[in-house]
Amino acid sequence: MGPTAAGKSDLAVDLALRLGGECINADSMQLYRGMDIGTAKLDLSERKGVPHHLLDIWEVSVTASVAEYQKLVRPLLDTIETPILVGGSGLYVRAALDELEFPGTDPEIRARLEAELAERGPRELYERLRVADPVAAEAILPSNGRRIVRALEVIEFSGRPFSATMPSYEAVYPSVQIGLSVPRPELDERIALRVERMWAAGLVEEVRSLPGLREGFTASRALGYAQVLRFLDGEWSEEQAFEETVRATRRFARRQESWFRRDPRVVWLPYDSPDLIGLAHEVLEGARH
RNA sequence: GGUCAGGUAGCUCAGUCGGUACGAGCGUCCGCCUGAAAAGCGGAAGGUCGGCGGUUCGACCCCGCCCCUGACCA
Repeated sequence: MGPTAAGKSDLAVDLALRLGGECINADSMQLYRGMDIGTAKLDLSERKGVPHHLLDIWEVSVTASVAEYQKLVRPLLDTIETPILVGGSGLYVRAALDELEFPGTDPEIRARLEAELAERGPRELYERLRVADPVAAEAILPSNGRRIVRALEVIEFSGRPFSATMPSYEAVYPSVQIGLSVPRPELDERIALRVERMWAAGLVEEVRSLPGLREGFTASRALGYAQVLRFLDGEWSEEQAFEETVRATRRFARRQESWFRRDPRVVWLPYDSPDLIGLAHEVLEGARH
């Protein structure tokens, strides 16, 4: 794990080769078929023959879902001899490895609450949450419409309170977690370079030729894709879309860092260690004893 | 050389017809995160208001000189 552009995918492949393992994607956007350039998905040659799972399994038009992802990863973790989970979606990683139960969903209730949120704003819904579930309300900020809606949804169809705080780190699957760390200035530079390469590789074309992307609730908001769509709609210049993508990606990387930083289990390795695989291997060996 | 506009937070700019800078967006730093998580939300740190002098009880806002930037004129 680690921020974007740290080199996670490559290290995973190298480790898989070393250990005879298989890679499992834990990156929410790489699950989408057709989103290749903008998600920096490894192409076949870069995978060096290592089997990769959970790539290209969702249509761009479908809404992503952690709970769905959890149902898909767990069987893989159960059956693959040496699974190597790689990705930057913190919640997905936890959904895969840790004790995390998603209480379900009800599309109708959800739709109704979303509509109310759009119409009247979060404050009113928050007041309702305070009455229905004071504990959850305590943990959710009154301005966070998204979380308020979800909490109310769960409470309404389950009749039970909503767990608004993340549980402590209780692993369902024993694992060794390796994080790649990159000093900020270098990370920012790498991100800019990566976005430049994406543009050069034809990100704009990829977006233009992805039918259904606009309808995709999740996919249309992916980094790079959202910005290119605004360019294609004439709202932004291409230059602007590019700059915004870099900016947004940096912000995202910062969120990733703060998410993974909390997890005391993560062992951090400098992304540019001369013998990164060796170091990672040592961490694994060390964990065995 | 002259005229005009402008010099306020790291950046772009608001603002006070003289009485402690109300600032905003972006950036930076930090935190939260249970079915959109590449999403969503919050907090904090940053300013000798170009320089010097004057007027005034008091100036970032008034006056003078100087410096810098831009446009225009010559």
